[in-house]
Amino acid sequence: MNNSRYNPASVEKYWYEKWLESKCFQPAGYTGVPYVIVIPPPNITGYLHIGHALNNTIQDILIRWKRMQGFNTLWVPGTDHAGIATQNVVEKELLKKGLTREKLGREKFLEEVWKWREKYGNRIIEQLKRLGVSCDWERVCFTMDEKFSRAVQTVFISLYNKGLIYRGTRIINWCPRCTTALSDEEVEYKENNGELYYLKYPVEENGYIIVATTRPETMLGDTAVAVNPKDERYKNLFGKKVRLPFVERLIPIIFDTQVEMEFGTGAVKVTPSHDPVDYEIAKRHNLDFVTVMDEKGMMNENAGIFKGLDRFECRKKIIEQLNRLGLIEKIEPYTFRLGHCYRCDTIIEPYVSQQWFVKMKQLAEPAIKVVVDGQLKFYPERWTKLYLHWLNNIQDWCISRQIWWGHRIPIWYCSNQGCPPIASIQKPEKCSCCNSDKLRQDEDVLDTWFSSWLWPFAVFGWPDKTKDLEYFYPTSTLVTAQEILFFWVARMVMAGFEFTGKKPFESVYIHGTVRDETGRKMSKSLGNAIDPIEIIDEVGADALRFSLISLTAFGQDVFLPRNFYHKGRNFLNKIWNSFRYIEMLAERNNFTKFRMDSLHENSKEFRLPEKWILTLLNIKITQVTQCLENFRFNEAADLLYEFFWHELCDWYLELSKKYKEKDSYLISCAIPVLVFVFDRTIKLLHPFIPFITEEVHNRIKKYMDTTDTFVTSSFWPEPTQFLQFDDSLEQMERIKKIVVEIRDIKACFKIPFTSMLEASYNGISLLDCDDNKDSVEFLSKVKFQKVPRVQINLSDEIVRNWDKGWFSIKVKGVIDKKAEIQRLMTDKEKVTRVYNELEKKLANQSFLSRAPMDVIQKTKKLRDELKEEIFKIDRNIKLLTGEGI
RNA sequence: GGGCGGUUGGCUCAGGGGCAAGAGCGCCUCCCUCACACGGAGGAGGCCGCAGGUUCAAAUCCUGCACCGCCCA
Repeated sequence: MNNSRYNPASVEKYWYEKWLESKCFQPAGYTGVPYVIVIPPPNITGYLHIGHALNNTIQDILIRWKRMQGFNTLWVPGTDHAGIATQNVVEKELLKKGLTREKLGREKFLEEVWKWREKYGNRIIEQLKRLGVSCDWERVCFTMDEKFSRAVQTVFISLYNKGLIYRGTRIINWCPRCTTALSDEEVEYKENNGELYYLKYPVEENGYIIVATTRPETMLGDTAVAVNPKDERYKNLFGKKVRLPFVERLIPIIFDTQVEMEFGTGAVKVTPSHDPVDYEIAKRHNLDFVTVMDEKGMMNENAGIFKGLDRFECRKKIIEQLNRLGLIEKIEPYTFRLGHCYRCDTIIEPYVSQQWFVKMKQLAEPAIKVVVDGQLKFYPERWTKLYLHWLNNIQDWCISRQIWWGHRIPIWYCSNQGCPPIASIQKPEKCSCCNSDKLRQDEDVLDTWFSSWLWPFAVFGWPDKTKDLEYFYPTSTLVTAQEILFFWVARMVMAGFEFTGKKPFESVYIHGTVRDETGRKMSKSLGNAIDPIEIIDEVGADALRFSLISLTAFGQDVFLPRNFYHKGRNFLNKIWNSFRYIEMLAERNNFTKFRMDSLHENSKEFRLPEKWILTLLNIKITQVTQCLENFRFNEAADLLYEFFWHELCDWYLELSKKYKEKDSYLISCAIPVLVFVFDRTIKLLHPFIPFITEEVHNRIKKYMDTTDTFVTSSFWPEPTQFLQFDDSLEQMERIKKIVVEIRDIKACFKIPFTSMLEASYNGISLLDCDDNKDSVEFLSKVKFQKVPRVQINLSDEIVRNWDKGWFSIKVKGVIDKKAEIQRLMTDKEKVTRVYNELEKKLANQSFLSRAPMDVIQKTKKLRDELKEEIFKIDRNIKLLTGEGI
């Protein structure tokens, strides 16, 4: 069996079960400093999509990182009952059986919904587990749980008693398909290529007035024609009336400053019951309200001969009829924005009805203040502006929904019309006013967001004063997408202050939206969605997580190419195989284990590579930690990727291959350092790729003196002072540089990298140190001999000036001198260009007087290096042209 | 109409005053070297959207413009 490929499936399954068994994801009582996240609860109807994957991976990175840092961490999971969406799904299911909710009745229908939720409501939770997220599953919460319902009702009653909730007749956004009211936030506006119809309305006595409209079918509900009082064109029509076609109603021509003179003809029809602007005009002018549609968007009895038609069907018919009557002036193509239901995409109908509202102004105040004062921060910061703008212009919130699935409004009406409504969680025994026991509950349920906004404290048992609430609330960080900033985030802040007196979280990280490679939002209906579960099946959750994080910059939208997950997959394979190598190396050398104190002791003997990789590790630990503190996840991931692959594996691990078996330095120093650096890096990687790091850590820990049982419950690395050797960085870079140069020469002469070549040198100090020379020789596959310069034979040797001396490689076969010279010339040209720029800069008096010292120093140093390089290239060319050294 | 984001190698994106401009994928050359071909070594490829300005110094800051995307009217 070939185990050179990492096989994630069994590993991921195994460790997730272990973690759960060991209760790794649960907080340790109520001591220590808590770090708490509440999940943005996904809909119970939902499937895990790539956006969830990103959102939850980020949360998991934070929580695992903080857990390793020693915080008492808690990540509360849960789901949202998603009133409209769930009701839609269940109704669709019922329809297959020929049933409707009306046929079933409210009670039976709700039973069906609960049955559905029992069956499918945990689907997304199970999918989240496959992502590897470390939620405390024993605290999983649902917005329709009995306890949660109590919180919702308590809140309603509290706001009602304070006068912050009221019932009123308003024009609201109505979805004729879902047959319910929606809040302003639940309407999505989209560009629509429609028509602008110019209709001729007969003016009483004589002539016409032409009005422009996008919705001719609503003319049946017109109760006025309005023009701007400043509009000279219509001055003479003051006090006149218009006879409305079809319904033959006489309606006044009114003057209102809100009418835009530039729109259409400057005259507009006023349909108070079907347009929010007209609604306002009508209230100012005391106009009649005529509703011409029913709750399903069908024309009603006020529509006369059009009764029973669908609103769009009616539009066609009306245009036909108007045409026949010669009442259409013209029809122009017209682009405008149309509201759509965010749940079912149906075009919204502005509709006058009685609804419940929350007065928001007062609630918004502390939510504004906390952000203005910098007590609650958004990352990236730019979202604060948007947040504040919305709160500063906040409108009352329509919270009643004419559906059945949800929290029923805890208001009771007495059969006796004169009695005031009673707010109560339980059904009151009798009316407090007339003592009647004939009480009936409000039919409506509450907006789903009216429960979600309580999420950060309701999950801890509020309104009860629980220990959880006291210890874990306020939470630490909220991680969410920009789409629900208003829906959810802003409202949670308001609810937090109103009901607990505290902000619900310290900071909000808003990540970007995942889009496909053409920039479209991913969605099932577009068919462009990438299914994360499919990717997990194929390459594992770690690969998905790592790829996703690496590709997602701080708060930036991400466009995913189809094969985006290869980056993570390949990286995991690299990790897996480097582990296999280390294990093999240890076994082959009968390596048992090392202790930290012996590492400390042996550090006096460390050679350059050990010093270098340890120093680099210290630097990376600091950098990665800093990135995480600033929510710079992709930078942290890329930093680790680069370090692990291109420093640790490409150089340090390669160097470990130079030792003979049982070499004493290998056993006392090189292997311990390799194991140490590998394991520390694995720890740093754990929040990003939890499964493979757990697997590999557990396999490698036998070579260390450790008490860790899991990485996930181990510690977050910190820089080790006694393993820091600052000089080693530059020295190692010099070794790498000469190695690359030799490899380059080999590649240019098409000499297989593995073939060992003879080489000589003089005057290169780093090669005078045996260990460094061994390293260079091993990595570039040449054998060096220190010789006096006389021995160079130009016909089969490539010579390079280097450092204060030179080296030469004996190549097999004939050297193509011309090509080699050409290469050097190109090189020289490039270097000279840069050199000249620097010279110019350094000749500039104002640069020297104004630039900071270190910049000048750096520039000078670089200039000198380039000068040296040019000099050497020149001499190398001369060597080839036979002009001697 | 207002606000926000984007425009950097063929593709997806990093970098947000001082880099000889980076990564992954793709491409070219060589290599199945006993950890890894989901790999190794080397390489080609970019006047950092356009025009001005600030600065000793601009991909990076400012102004204007163009195009793309999102949000709010």
